[in-house]
Amino acid sequence: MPGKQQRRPDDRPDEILDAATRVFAHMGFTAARMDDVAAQAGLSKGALYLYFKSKDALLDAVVTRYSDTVAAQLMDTLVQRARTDPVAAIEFLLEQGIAVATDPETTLVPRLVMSEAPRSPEIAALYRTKLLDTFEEAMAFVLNEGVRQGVFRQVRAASLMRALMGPILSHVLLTHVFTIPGSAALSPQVYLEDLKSILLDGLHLGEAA
Amino acid sequence: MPGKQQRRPDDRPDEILDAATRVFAHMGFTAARMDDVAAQAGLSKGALYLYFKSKDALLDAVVTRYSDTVAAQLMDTLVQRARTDPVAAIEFLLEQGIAVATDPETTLVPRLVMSEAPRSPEIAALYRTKLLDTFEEAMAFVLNEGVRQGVFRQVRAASLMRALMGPILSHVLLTHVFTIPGSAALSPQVYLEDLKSILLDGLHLGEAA
DNA sequence: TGTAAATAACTGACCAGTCAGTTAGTATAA
DNA sequence: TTATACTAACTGACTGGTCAGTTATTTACA
Repeated sequence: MPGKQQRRPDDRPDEILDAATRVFAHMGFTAARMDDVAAQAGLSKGALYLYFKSKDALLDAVVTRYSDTVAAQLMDTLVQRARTDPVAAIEFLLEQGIAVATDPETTLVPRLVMSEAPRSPEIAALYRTKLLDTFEEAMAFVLNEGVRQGVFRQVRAASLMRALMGPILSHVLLTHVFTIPGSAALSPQVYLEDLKSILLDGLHLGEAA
Repeated sequence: MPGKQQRRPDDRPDEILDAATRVFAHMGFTAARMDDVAAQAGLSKGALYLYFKSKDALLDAVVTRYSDTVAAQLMDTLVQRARTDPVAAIEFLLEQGIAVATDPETTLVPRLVMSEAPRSPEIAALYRTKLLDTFEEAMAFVLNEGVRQGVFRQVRAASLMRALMGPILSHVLLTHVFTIPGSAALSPQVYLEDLKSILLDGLHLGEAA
């Protein structure tokens, strides 16, 4: 019944991390069993311990792989755009964030981290230093460019980060966690439009287009 | 060593819920033991089962008590304010949200729900229907008043809810979950000021004060 | 004294981590 | 080429400990 066993030591670590990401995010780290991860990865439980020395180490590796990848990718493009057009950089960030929110798979790790961080200072610190701090730096850069080029008002980077991340975070939560099966979801296009308008021009009735 | 045992059946349920809230939020629902909850409530484990029929039922009760209380309280004041001054209602909401974010105890249940909802559709639905839906209704009311009185532009209530809740949510997370012990926190006053300015007047350099 | 409230010892299911044994793949040599 | 010896990947049964829920017993108080 189980496919013939194979020996593919090079592919295993990533496959195990993929499996662990799904299983941990789905069932929660504590409730997830190593047998579940093994089954998902098409491996026996014992083999898991050839590649990762404990369940905790596996969680660590999942978060590290994700954080490093995303931090490198997203931040590069963000800084690059900000140099020529800070407004476009902000809009790009919102577009990406909302696009990502549409795909459940992509939000697996952030949701897992939000679940586990409260009881694991180690995971919280990992995510903070590897991803959030980098993100705040990038926001500071975009903001400074905008102010320098005369298109943004002066606010603190930490505030801007929260004001931008937050609405995307709440959208992810309402879309993937607090969804009621029957209810109509807020369309990404519509939300993006509203969000750009609120964040860039404000809620006040003004003279902007 | 243990204080003399007492029989106070009227006070127990609330005391147990208080204890469970703290313990669940701190350790996570799955990892928390019923013995921990009992100890925190100053009771034996067996006694817990006189008041709640299972661990799940206890979690349910924790979330229900919180949601009902907050939904009733906050929404009343919000709707009342919006009638006379919609801008003040929004500012009040942000002030309250940020004030609450300062006190770890008050954010215990929302953080617990965020942790458990991904793996418990039941809890997610409870929180959604008892609290989030009510909140969205209140936002729709505030918004309509603002538009009617000519102080707000027209956006969707669902979008506004996400744009307001989100920045508070991210502030709570960065303050209580992803804090690095040594690092300087963003002061509530400063953040509130920035946030009002971004959400009401927009990030764009405009003609507003 | 009677009974509801509370306790603490107990049970059974569950699971992380281990390890003795099995199998796939590779090197050696006839 | 094919038999033989060897190594490293992999398996799954097992163990020690944990914990939700139960129950026999004790305690508080009307």
